[in-house]
Amino acid sequence: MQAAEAAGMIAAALARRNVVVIVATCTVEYDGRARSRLGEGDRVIIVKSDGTVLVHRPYGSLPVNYQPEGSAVSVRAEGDTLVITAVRPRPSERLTIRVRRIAHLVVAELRDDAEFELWGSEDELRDAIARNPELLLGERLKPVEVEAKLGRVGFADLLMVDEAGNYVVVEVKREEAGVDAVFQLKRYVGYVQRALGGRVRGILAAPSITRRALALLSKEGLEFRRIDPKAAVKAKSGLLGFIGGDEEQSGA
Amino acid sequence: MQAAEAAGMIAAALARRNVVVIVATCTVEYDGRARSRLGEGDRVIIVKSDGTVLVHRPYGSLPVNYQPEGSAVSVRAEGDTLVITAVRPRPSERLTIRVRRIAHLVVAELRDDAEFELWGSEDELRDAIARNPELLLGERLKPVEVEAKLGRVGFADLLMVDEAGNYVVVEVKREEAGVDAVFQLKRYVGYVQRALGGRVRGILAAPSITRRALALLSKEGLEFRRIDPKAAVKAKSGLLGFIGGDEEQSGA
DNA sequence: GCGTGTATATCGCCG
DNA sequence: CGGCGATGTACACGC
Repeated sequence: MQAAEAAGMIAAALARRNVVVIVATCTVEYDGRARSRLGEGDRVIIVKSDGTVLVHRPYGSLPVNYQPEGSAVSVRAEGDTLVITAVRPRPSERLTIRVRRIAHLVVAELRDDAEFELWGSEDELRDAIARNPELLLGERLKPVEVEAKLGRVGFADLLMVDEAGNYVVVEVKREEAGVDAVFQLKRYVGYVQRALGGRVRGILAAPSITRRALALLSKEGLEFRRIDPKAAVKAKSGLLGFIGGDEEQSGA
Repeated sequence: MQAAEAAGMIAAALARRNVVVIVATCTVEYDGRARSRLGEGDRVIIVKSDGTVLVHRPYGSLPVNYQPEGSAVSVRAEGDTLVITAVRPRPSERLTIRVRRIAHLVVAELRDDAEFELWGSEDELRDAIARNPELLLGERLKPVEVEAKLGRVGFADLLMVDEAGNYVVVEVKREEAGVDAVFQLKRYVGYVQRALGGRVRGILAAPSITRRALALLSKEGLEFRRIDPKAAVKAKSGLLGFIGGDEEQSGA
């Protein structure tokens, strides 16, 4: 296929808000936040009508080069070469794809209004703990605030009060907690101590914790509570079940 | 196209280590670290021979669902439906794509041995500073260690010694530094002070710094040095130029 | 494989 | 739009 003809097809497709998929031999250059150059090779190129451009090599899950949503995409022929450029102003960056040979050119109008549902995020885990601290933390705690702003230090996932009346800062991690999570919790506990006074406890709630993080946690007088994310989701489903939440299949 | 026929083509293509691109109406389910469900809609599906699977909606730069390199991909027909599953053991997770209608099916053998070159990463910036601290930090510093392991606290980008003989911890950010970078630097300086004693300085080297981070930095007695990433890259090119580095075009 | 940190991270939320 | 934290983050490197 002639480069000029391809350029016309692609421009028209994008104008109709269609998606373009190209399998082609190309080179790629990027200049912006950093700078990169990729020599000639065969790749899959996706251009979406929202300005997203992706260049995929035959291996790896991440695109080797890309330009996110909102880029201005233009297509032109330079002799036998098809040149696709995607530019965005802030941050100022430019992606240039030079296509020598097109193996496949697919234009498609995609209709996709389906909702994407995700369970098991950190937000869900946090809310589940707030609703049922006894089940998930093994202790009767009274929620004071979710995403409590702690001055310039940051946000505590949960601020609660224990049965003795002490403030308890809870830092939730959806996956294994590392040293960073401990430092984060330490900062928050320190802030609450200075701001509200009295004894302040810190709980790190996560499915697991690295050895180093646990050692550091103990040294700092902070506590770890093992959380099962599945249990948390179930706890939520259980609650919602009574007020009309969707029934979840519990299959293996 | 019949689902069974498509399944055969795809399986054969993957066996030949080809890449498969499908534009299709499908539903997607994921179960693993979290759990997700995506109703019926039109998407672009990429299956690479290394086990990478990507599902792209018509908008957005990230795949709505995916499975990274190393997944076991299997394809089968269930009546009129083509079912693609990608499973990996650790972490245990499974992606299931159910294809109702195939608009395009592309199989391609991609040859791509080109090198990907990237300039302006944080590693490059760090090494450039280590090689030329006077030019980039405006001060005569002697490098002691790159990526210096600081016990359980983490790694300092650079550990150096100033002309007065004080240790200097340098934290490098290739973009604007936020409060987190300051806390990180504070931790490192504290550790070096305890471990090696004496006065220990901390320098945050970045193109810019947020207002909050600067306030915190000053309060902690730490220092900020503005770094121009382009200058750092140039410093490197300059050095390499003499020993045979590639000539870079300086076009606008 | 675990632990740690970067990324042209991207994305969403909130002031 | 800046600032900040989460992500099914993925990925590379060191131990």
